[in-house]
Amino acid sequence: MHDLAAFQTALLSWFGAVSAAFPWRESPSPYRVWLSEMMLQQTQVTTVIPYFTRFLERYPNVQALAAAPLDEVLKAWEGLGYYTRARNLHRAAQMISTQHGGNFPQTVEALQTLPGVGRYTASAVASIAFGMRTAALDGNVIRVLSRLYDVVEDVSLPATQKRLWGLAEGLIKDSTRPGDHNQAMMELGREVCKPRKPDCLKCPVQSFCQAFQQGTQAARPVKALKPPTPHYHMAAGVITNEQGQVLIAQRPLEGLLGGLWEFPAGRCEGSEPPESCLERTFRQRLGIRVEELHHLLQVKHAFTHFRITVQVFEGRLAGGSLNPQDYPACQWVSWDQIGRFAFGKVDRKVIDHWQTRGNRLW
DNA sequence: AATGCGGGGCC
DNA sequence: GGCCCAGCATT
Repeated sequence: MHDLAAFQTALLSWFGAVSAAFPWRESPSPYRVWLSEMMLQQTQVTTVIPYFTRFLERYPNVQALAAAPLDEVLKAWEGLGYYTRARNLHRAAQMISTQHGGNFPQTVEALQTLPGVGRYTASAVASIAFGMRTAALDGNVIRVLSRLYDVVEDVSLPATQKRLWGLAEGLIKDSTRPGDHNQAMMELGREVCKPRKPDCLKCPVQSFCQAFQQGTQAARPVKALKPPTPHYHMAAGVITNEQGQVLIAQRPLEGLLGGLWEFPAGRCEGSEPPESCLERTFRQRLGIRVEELHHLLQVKHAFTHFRITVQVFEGRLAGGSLNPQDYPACQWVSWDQIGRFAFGKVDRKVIDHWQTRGNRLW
């Protein structure tokens, strides 16, 4: 950077003019900044805002969050995705309450000892809440830097990441407003230096941008191609017992949708028909037989690494004794109690469909 | 160094 | 349908 002070001035004056009023920017206490940063990991601002507001009403401080049952925190997180974040959030709140006397760790290194807090989140909290001069490198900033310095290397490579962290630290050097600097860099990436069709003509730091000078901005950042995502077929069952209760099961605490509840489901093997898949799933994983299966609806859903089409059936308990194998827990619940459990997107669609349509069985 | 982990918005 | 997103933890 040939004139660092001029770059910082241009960036901050632009930020001062356009910065939006996000809820976490009002009285940025460590708790509020940390909570917002945890939610904002891999998640867009507009998605986070309603969750952040609700969370803050329910858990106004770190002690309130630490004292809450995990199931309740997961329910508040329902729909936000990457549910390990919610578990880490809860664990970190308990660590802060019991081990740190209710105060947040005060350095980047100490912040990183909290579960779910890596280098980015630690630096964001330290700079925004504590005014410390430390760079925050996220997906937006990576894109901005890859254009500012016309980085030709694949930005997903560890060596390139290391270089990008160094470039980010270089830009924040001697800054008097590091929190605003980091937020300005991210906002620039979100609003101007966008993934597709960057608005270089309204960019406050256009004159500093090597990619703009070379005309290569559309080709930055350079990323490796991802392998195609597989498509799986599944079957899920809404099974009712004699009391009109429905069977739900809790997914393993580790892994995909960890700790969330679902209508028991299994993957169809080969060209296995969904009804057979469902009978097999309930027999093998829950120890029960099901009967009178009727197709209810089809749900499609895309995860990061694969996509699924789920055939959802309703049916009745026919016999056997409930004995969950892969599921840590399962339970018969009445429909008016089902809202207390946290589900993933697919099962929320099933519940919505069932409740709009009405229950045919009774 | 590579992989797994959600869901929404955009094109 | 693919890409992207205020990344982190695990192996």
